[in-house]
Amino acid sequence: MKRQTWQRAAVREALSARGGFVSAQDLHTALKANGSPIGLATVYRALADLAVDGDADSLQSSDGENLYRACVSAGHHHHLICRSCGRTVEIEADPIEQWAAEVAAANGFRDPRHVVDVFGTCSSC
Amino acid sequence: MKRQTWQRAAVREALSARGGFVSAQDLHTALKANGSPIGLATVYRALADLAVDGDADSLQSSDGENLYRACVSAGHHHHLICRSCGRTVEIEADPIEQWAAEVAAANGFRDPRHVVDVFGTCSSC
DNA sequence: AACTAAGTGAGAACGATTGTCAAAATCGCC
DNA sequence: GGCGATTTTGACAATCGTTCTCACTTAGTT
Repeated sequence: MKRQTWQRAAVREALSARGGFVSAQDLHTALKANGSPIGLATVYRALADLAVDGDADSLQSSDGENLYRACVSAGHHHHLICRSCGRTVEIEADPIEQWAAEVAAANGFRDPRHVVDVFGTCSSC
Repeated sequence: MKRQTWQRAAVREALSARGGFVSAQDLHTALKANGSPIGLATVYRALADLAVDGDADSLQSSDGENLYRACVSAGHHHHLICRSCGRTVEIEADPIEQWAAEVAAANGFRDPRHVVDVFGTCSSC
C-alpha cells in the first residue's frame, strides 16, 4: 500500500511551487533551505513515484540530469522550454502524435512512444 | 590544429561498423576486444569531436547514457529506435520541422531547436 | 633530425543516482 | 488511544558514466 507522509507532500508542493523544471538535487537543496530535514534519497524516491503516477513528468537535460516538473494537464503533452530562463509552456501536438504513429507503423514498429520537446529563447530573454 | 591519429580513425570506423547507436563504453570494449590498446578517455574525446563535427549524432538513452551513431545523412533528421534490439531508422520529419517553428513563434520563442525521437518495438523483436 | 603543440592513456576525481539497513512513522484494527 | 505489521525514511556507502590531470608520446612542420 502507498502511505501518505509529510515528506512526499513536501516534495509535491515544492515541485508545483517551482513552476518550471527542477533537478532532484535543486529541489532537495530548496527544501533544506526552507528548514525541511528531508533526505536526498527520499526526494529522489518521491520524484520517481510522482513521475510514475503521472503527477509529474520528467526529461533529461543536455548535461544528463533528470529534471522534473509538476504536471498541470494530466494527459499526454509536450514542452516548449526556454533555454535561458527555463520557462516552460505545455503544448499540444496532435499532428505529431499522428505522425509518430504513422511513421512507426510504416517501418513495422509496434507500440510507439515518442519524445518531443522544443527548445528556444523566450520573448523576455 | 586538429591532428589525425589512428585512434580517431579507429573510433570512427568502429562506429560506422556498428550501424546502430552505441554507448561510449560499449564502443571502447569492442575496440579493446579487437586488440586495440585505445584508452577509454580517448574514445570519449573522439566521440565528442565526431558529434561536434556532425559526423556522428548523439542522443541520451532512457537510463542516462550518451549514445552515438555514425551519421549517414549529414542533414537534420530524427530517429525511430527499437527499444528491444536498438535497431535504428533515420526518418525525415518535414511536417514536424514546420510545426516546431510555428509553435515556437506562436509563443514568442526565438531560435527553435527540437528533440524528436520515436521509440517502438521493431517487427523482428 | 629537431621542435612544438596537440593528442593520448592510466587512474583519480567527480557528480548524479541508487542501494543498504537500522530506526522511525503510518495505517488498519481492536 | 494503543498495538503490531509493514512501509518509509535517512545517513552513508556504493555504483556508474563521464571528465579531469598530467606525464608521456606523436603528428606535422621546419
